[in-house]
Order: sequence, then structure tokens, then C-alpha cells
Amino acid sequence: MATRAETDTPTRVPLSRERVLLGAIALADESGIDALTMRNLAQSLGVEAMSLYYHVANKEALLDGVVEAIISEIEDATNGFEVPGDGKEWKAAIRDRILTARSTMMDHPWAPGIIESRTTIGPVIMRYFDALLGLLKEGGFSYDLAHHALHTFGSRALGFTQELFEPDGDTDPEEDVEAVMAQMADQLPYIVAMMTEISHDDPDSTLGWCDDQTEFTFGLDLILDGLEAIRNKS
Amino acid sequence: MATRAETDTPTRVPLSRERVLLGAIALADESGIDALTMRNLAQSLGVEAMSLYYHVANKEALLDGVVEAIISEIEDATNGFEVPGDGKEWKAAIRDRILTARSTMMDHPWAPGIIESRTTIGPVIMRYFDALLGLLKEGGFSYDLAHHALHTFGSRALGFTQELFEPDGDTDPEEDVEAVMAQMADQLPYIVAMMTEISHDDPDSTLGWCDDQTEFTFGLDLILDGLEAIRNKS
DNA sequence: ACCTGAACACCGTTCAAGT
DNA sequence: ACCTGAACACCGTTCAAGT
Repeated sequence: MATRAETDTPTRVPLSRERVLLGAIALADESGIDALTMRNLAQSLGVEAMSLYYHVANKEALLDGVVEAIISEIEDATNGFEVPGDGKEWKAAIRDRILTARSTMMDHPWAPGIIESRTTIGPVIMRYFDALLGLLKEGGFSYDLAHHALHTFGSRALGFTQELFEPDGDTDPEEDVEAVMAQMADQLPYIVAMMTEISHDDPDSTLGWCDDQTEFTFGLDLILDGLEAIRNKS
Repeated sequence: MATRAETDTPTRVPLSRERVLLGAIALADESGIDALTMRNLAQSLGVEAMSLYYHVANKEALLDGVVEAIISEIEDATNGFEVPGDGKEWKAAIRDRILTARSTMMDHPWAPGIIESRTTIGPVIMRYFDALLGLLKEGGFSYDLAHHALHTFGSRALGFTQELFEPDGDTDPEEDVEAVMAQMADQLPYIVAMMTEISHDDPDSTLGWCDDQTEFTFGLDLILDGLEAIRNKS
């Protein structure tokens, strides 16, 4: 597990800021964000907890760095299709970029949570938004409308919508929702009607029917179409 | 501060689940969500920490209860305009309801954060979404489209969009963003251009110019208009 | 320059005990 | 039925110290 326990060969790689950040991502991927404590991270790197503080100022700074690293992953996966010169393909370009971002977030499902908890914004994210803004501007948007667009995207620009009441891995996803619903079906006429109608079409379980990818692109396309309509009007 | 320290009159109100939840909301409003610890909450109620566990199972259950109480506040503020019978005013009704929700969230700026961290869904929120679904259905939406609509609203249905990188109260809002930007202006051509264009129009500071209410309604109306267009097509 | 050990001030939570 | 006190297993972080 640890790097060659007690030989004094130079294979004992010294810690570095980058190794700390990558270790943090690996730990969160494997064991969840709650397992990402300074002590756990140190242990996974074969080091004492206090050694981390030589490479990151504190835990917040660690998380800042992790977020920057995650955004870099999006950039890496985006390479190849940059700002389209003709200024026609803004919609497809933004769509592609955001869907790429989404797939990065799916690789790190804990990332949205810590991204939303950041209070400062680093250079990598700045560049990411600059690129997005560039796509809009080159696509014929005024800066004013492009600015509204970024706000409308919100977290979708980074590839996620924080799904409300996403069942934890711990508890049975359907159990408690169905328990609540069974108990108050008379108070939820529309939800009950929707559920029964949907389960007619789709024999699957009543709750597994939300296809997140479909819902994400539905909302994204609705927004993109809406922005285009507004752009064309002015 | 405490309720009549040492007289044995019946004015020493015993703790109750409701008092615990209201106390938690009051504490978070006053001192922020980080100050909402079991020990702090107990102290603010004039009681020992462990007494709380007689009324709520644990801290997660406490937060579940707090969220339910906050949604109830929306419901209370919404009373008066229910499902419009004619089935015409769905758009205005949903808009009103969501903007009411937003003003409730503005009263408790910490609430979005804990709402998004919930993994279970309580009866109050169920009823809230049932009502929203009802407005859509009575407005002529199919259940399928109404379902897409709820996903597209996302947290907006509850009156908030988690603004990315919202400056904390602690650090100077503009300081670090401007520091980063100054240092890498050459790498942020579009953002810099946008900033300078906007600050021409508006002599205010470069960063205070995001009017959250304006951005929220812009996005909301874009979505509502988009949904209407899709509904009319089918 | 890089890492460590002990200690501090917090958490949420248990358990057995008080009234 | 309702509340408490002491204790446990954790946190992030400090500080002075090691090599």
C-alpha cells in the first residue's frame, strides 16, 4: 500500500501539492466526500496528517484546489473543439461543452457539492467561464444577454443541476418516498395521478423512471432555444 | 435570555419538537448555519445539549424538520391564490408562487444549502410539489411535459438558484476575484471586455452589478416561456 | 525544506443516571 | 416523561520539534 515501506531508495516520492490534490480526488471517488478528512487523506498518502499543511494552507484551500483540478478535467476532455470561427455553431459548441462537463461530474458525483460550497473563484474556472462567454459573444450575443445567459445556466454551465432530494446511497431510494406517499395519497392527487399514468407507459418501478441525462438535456435545450429566440428578437 | 431562571412557576415552558425547530431557524438566521450545532442550539434554548435528542432523533432529523418548517413558511405566504379555476393563469400562478418561495429563501439565506443536502423528502415538500404539478396540469400540460418542467425548474421551484462562488461574508467580495482577474487579464479577453462594457453603462463597481432578483426572474421567465412554447406545439 | 507528535478546542452521539 | 453529566470517537488545526 505505502510506497516501499523502509528502503531509502529515491522511490519514496515526496509529497507535493499536486499529489495531495490527486489523492483527495481519488479518496473522494472511492470512499465518498465524507471520508475526505485530513487524517484519512494523509493516511492514504502514507504520511501524517500534519504533513498536508505544508502543501495546502488548510482544508478549504485543499477543496479549492480539488475544484480547480476537476474543472481542468473538463478542459482536457474538451480539447479539440474550441471557439468555432464562423460564429454559427455557438449552440452546438456550448451544448457539447456543457455535456462534456456533465460527464466529468458523473465521474465525480461528490464534486457538485463542494463546487457549490466554494466562496472564491480560481483561475481555471475563470478561464472556463471566459471560454463560455466567448462562445456566446462570437455567436452573436450582446454582452448583456450573454451575462444573463450565464446566470440562467447557473450550475448547468459546469455540468450539473443539484437534483433535489437525491436518495443517499445509504437508505433505500424508494422506500421512504413511497412510505410517505402511501400515507398521504389523498393529499397528493396530481403526483399520484402522474405516477400511475407514467407506470402505465413504463412497467419499471414508479421512481426509477427519472432519466437524469434526459432531464438534463431537456432543460439545457429549453434554455438554449430560449436564449436564441431572445437573441434573434433584438 | 433564559426563561425565568429559577422560579418554579409554569412559565418555564418545556421543550418541544416545534420549539427546537424554531430555535434552530432563529439561531441560523442570527449566527449562520455553521453556528447551528447541537450544543449551541441547546444553549440558545436554555437547556443541555442532550435534551435535544429527546425531541429529534439526531442532527439530520433536526435539519429535515427545519426544511419542512421553511417550506411551510412558503405555503403560509402563498395562501390566498390557489389553483386558478379557469386553467388560464398557470404561468402567472407559478411565477407568483416561485417568487414567493424566493422571498422566503431570502429571509433564510442558509436554507438553500441545507435543502440541497437533504436525502429524504417530507410530506410538506411533497404537497408543495403536488400543488406546483397541479398548476401545470390544470394549465393544460401533459403529465409527461409537467414532469420535465419540474426537473427543469430544479431548485428554482423552491425559490433559489445556488449562485456559484457567492462571496462569503468573511472575505471582501470583490478583492480576490479582482486580484485573480488583474493577474490574468490577458487570458480572460471576453470577461474583461464584458466588464469594461458594463461599467461604462453603470458607474458602480465592476462586481456589484449582478442584480440577483433580475437574474432570477430572467431565468424563470425564459423557462416558463419555453415550456409554454412546447406545450402549444403538442 | 519537509515531515512529525502531542495537544487544543471543537463536533455529534452513547449511555447510565437523575427527577 | 423529560432532562442531565460524563465519556467516546471523531474533527480541523496550533505549535514546537525533529531530520
